[in-house]
Amino acid sequence: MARPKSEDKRNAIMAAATHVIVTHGLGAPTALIAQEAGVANGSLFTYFETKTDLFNQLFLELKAESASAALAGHPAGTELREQVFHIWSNWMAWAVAHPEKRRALTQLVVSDEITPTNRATAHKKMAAVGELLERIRANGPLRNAPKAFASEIMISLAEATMDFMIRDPSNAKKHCKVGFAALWRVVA
Amino acid sequence: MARPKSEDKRNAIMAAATHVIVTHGLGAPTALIAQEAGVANGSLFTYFETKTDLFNQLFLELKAESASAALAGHPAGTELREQVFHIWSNWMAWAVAHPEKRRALTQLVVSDEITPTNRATAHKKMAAVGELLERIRANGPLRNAPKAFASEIMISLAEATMDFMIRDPSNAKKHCKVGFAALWRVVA
Amino acid sequence: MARPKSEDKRNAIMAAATHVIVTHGLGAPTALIAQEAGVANGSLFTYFETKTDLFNQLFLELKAESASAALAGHPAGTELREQVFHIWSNWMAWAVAHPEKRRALTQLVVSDEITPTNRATAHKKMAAVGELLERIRANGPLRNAPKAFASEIMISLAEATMDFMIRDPSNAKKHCKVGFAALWRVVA
Amino acid sequence: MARPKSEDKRNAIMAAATHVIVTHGLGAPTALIAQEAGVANGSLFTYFETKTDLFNQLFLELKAESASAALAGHPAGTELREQVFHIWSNWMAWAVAHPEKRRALTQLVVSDEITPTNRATAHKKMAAVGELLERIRANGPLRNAPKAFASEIMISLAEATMDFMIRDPSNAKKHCKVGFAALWRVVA
DNA sequence: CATGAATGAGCGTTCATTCAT
DNA sequence: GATGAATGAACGCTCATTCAT
Repeated sequence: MARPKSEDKRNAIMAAATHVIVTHGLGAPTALIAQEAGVANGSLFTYFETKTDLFNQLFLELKAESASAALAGHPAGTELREQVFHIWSNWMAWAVAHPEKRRALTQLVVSDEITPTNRATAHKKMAAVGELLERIRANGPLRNAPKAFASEIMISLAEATMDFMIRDPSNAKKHCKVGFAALWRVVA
Repeated sequence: MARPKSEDKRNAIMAAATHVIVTHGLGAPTALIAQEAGVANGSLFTYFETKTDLFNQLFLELKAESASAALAGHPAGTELREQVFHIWSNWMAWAVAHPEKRRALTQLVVSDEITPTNRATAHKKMAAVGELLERIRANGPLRNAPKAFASEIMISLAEATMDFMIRDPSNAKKHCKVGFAALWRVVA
Repeated sequence: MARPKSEDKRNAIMAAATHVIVTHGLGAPTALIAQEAGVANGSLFTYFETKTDLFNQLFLELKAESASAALAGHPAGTELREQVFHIWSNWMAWAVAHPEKRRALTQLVVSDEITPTNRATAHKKMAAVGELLERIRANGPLRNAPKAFASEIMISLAEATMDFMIRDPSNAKKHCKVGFAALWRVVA
Repeated sequence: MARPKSEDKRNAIMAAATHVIVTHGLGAPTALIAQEAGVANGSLFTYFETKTDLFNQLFLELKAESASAALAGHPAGTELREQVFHIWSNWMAWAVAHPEKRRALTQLVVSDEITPTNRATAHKKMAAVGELLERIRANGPLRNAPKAFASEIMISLAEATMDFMIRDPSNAKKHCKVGFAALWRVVA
């Protein structure tokens, strides 16, 4: 069970869960997820111990995916502002390219089924961003605010920006820049 | 009219729902809400046609309450920045004073049971704030951004600020100011 | 309680019950019956102890009414065949004139809520018919059949005849005669 | 196909429903039917989508069974009267042998849960009898009556006869003959 | 391991009846 | 007596999870 036969099937379930969460909410029956994944009802439970477990793993995976997308091709060593903008752009691009994943993630984040441990784990994937941001915060107008403030604000602004990019894709690039400028004004 | 529907009882159910949503999520049994409200199982349904109806009314009521708290004692005619800060402070104060209401509201906002109509109705309660903010946005760095951007950002920043105020109440006032300053840097 | 204030109200409930049984079946809520009768929910229970009681009384009343209609203007002393035909015609006329009452009665008859005692009581209202029929049976082809056979058959044929009269009212009179002729062939 | 749906279980539920309908009426809880069938509460719904569905299928099955019993060993080609008597006897025999099925059927027939489509389907199973009877009616005293009259009367008389046969089994054969003679007098 | 039937606790809602007004 | 809110047992049905095949 540590290594179930088919990684494909696991992925299919994850993908189906993503879609079903978006279309039916977190209360959707596991049977529907299984169906959408093309596996039997009970098979879902050979890959995930419980529904909660599935949701937690999905949460982790989506968080990891978005983090890795955000950090891809990171131009270490360049100016801070450029580094952060690079991350920001990547992140926005991922959200626009995978709107379902983003929406599922939004639901999962507010769910009370996701364990604190997993929230923390997910948080760590973004550690690099956090450190970067922290260096900026410490020298900017938020220097007296709590450490986590800057990153929480970044997430908030990012969510708002994503919404507008997805809602109005033809101006996505523009919104992306405007959002980033706003962020920079807040933290730097 | 024998034994009129009791406003008290309705309020008790609303309050119980608020608390139960926070402790058990939106999936909590109506029976639990009724119990917590001190009424019989079935009585809940003399006050609210369905569970969804209860949630929609609660959403509306909490939104209205928070809006009215935010707008209380509004210093019309003073400088814009002061006006907005007044609202911001009121809003933060309400959130800190009623953390359960705020958390329930957070859950309700993301629920797919709240009708678009009710979302719109709730939105209108905040119209005054929206107009104020719009006047600021139109002359600030977001002047080319979509109209709704400023208010969405305000909400995001507010949520982040509230979190920190509730988490660290002894510095609540400071966080409130820092959050507002951040907002002002973004929009003005 | 032996003599409730308003005979009118009692009648209204009876009438409403008749209508509601036809439109919603025996499972219809008492609240609906009360509403249709223009009385309050709980008032129904000052006139009838229970729903079952209401149904039993309605059963009795409808049976009595149909019996009294059937026996109205009975030409005692005339030829047997004429006497029976008179009853038969009256009965058919009542059914055609009060299709709702008849349909409600049909439902009540098969209900397991009607007590055997009340069934017997209702039966007695038709005693005169029974005796008449018995005199005919004893001398006809059913002379060796059980006593109740003739009357049960009469009821069966009557039901079938009524159906056709109501379904095809323009030929009601014809069907009435055909049905009676059939009855006469069976028993006499 | 792991553990295929068991025909046995389906039959057990059908049989239990038959029994429970007789003892508790159509309003009987599905839980009771399941219990009596020796299956879990929820299993009933893997075999039948809804309670109404169960009742419709039971109706169809009982009708089919009684029709097939009535038509078994049909002596086609012999005299009409003999053919009809054969059917009549078979039908009575089935009713006497399966009194519960017959009583359940009586309840189902009057239920407003049985769909018109299913009523029609059931009707077709008896089509052969209908045609036979029609040939008789067209040349007998009912020749001017509506087509359906003869079969409706046959059903009525059959019901009455069955009642007497079941109530007084020692004379069942005699009652059967008397009933048939009555039918024949009516239609032929 | 895959399958899907089996399980039964649990849920939202209804409704006959009671009772405060 | 009339009213209609209050009550809570009951019901049909769902669904996460288990387990026979």
